[in-house]
Amino acid sequence: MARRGDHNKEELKKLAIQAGVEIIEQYGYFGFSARAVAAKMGYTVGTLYHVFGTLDDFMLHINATTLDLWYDTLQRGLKRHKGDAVHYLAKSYLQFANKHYNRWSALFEHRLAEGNKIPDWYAPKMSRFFVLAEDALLEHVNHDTKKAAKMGKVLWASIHGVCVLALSGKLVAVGAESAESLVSALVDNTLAGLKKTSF
Amino acid sequence: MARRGDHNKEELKKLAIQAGVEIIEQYGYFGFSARAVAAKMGYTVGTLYHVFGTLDDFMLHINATTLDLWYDTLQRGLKRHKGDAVHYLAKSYLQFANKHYNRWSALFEHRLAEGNKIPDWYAPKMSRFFVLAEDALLEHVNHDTKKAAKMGKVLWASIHGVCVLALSGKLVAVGAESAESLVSALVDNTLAGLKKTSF
DNA sequence: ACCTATAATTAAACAATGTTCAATTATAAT
DNA sequence: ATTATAATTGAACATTGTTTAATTATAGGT
Repeated sequence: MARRGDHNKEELKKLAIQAGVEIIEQYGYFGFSARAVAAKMGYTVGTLYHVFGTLDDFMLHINATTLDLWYDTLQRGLKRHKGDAVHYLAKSYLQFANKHYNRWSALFEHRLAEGNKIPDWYAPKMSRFFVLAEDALLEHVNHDTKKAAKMGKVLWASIHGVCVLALSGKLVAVGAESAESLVSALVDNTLAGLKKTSF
Repeated sequence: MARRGDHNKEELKKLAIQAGVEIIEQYGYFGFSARAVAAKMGYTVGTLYHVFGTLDDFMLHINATTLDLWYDTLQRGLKRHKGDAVHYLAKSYLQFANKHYNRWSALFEHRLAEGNKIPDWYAPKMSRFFVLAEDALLEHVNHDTKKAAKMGKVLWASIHGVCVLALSGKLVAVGAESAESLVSALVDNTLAGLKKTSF
């Protein structure tokens, strides 16, 4: 029962998400709009609303693919990597943010419309990143899982804060420090602190 | 040459900024719009554009008053405070973000329209916060100003990252940690790291 | 093969946004 | 009093997210 027999609802979702991702890759979050995506996929905005209930829901699905790509990249890299996992994690954060800058910043530039809440299926897609940080920290805190849990959140949030401010030019413009050197200093000092207080 | 003899351009600016601040305090950044502010001050959106060139410029002036209030609060507090300045700075960040949550989050929810750049007069209103962190760190790095400059940025950005994620519920929802305990852990470990590597 | 029910798809409309600008109106200077 | 000047308005414009009635193609039954 599908007109133009082209795509069923599931294919349409994928098609829309793909179109949305490409628009954001090309023009950044600024270029994103219901009509822009609809035009790119050869449909009308009505179809978009037929498939996704709201534009926020649609955008969350787009961001979810970015989070998945990001998470897989981090996890795969961590597996094959020799050396300290924390340093690698931090470097890898920055690397991804640089390589996929438009997609990465869309994760944070998108704001839910008033009253809308982050849905249950989306929340764990963000929170699993903390777990990566926790695991990477384990050997630095004598496998104290309680401490790793807390410091994992602190570490990830700190890396996030440095990257957000640095990549938006609010940190680097001031002095001569590069984002890399700031992230590196953050990790070095965090691990030094853990070594000091753990033994 | 002012109709209604009520306000000259400078008074009008103050009036508009005050109205904008009140709207953001009441309804958050969601409630902010040119027409909403104009209505509150008893004028029309045309007047708003006559006084400020663009809505971004207007919003930056609103955020500037928040930054000024914030900076003064921090500085005044630091002066009268006995004890470690770094701990106080971090606690004070969180305190301000909680007390003036709507104004604080408007600082980061507002995005410049495409092509618009942060003006020269606004940039230092943000960067001076790093200097506060630098100064607070000085005694922890044997007055190594180079190191203080770098770690000051790292520290401030880290506090920012933790607060942003924690206050938006992306950190605290996961575990049972409060924002306070996370910020506290961040500061403790940062200082421990500095102590370890500085001596 | 035709009819019909069903569901996808469209096109047009809506309200709200930022922004512009010609028209209006009050004041200052002459 | 007249006129020039500048503030203020109100209406318009384009663009947004969103809704919905109308259209259109297909599936299933006869």
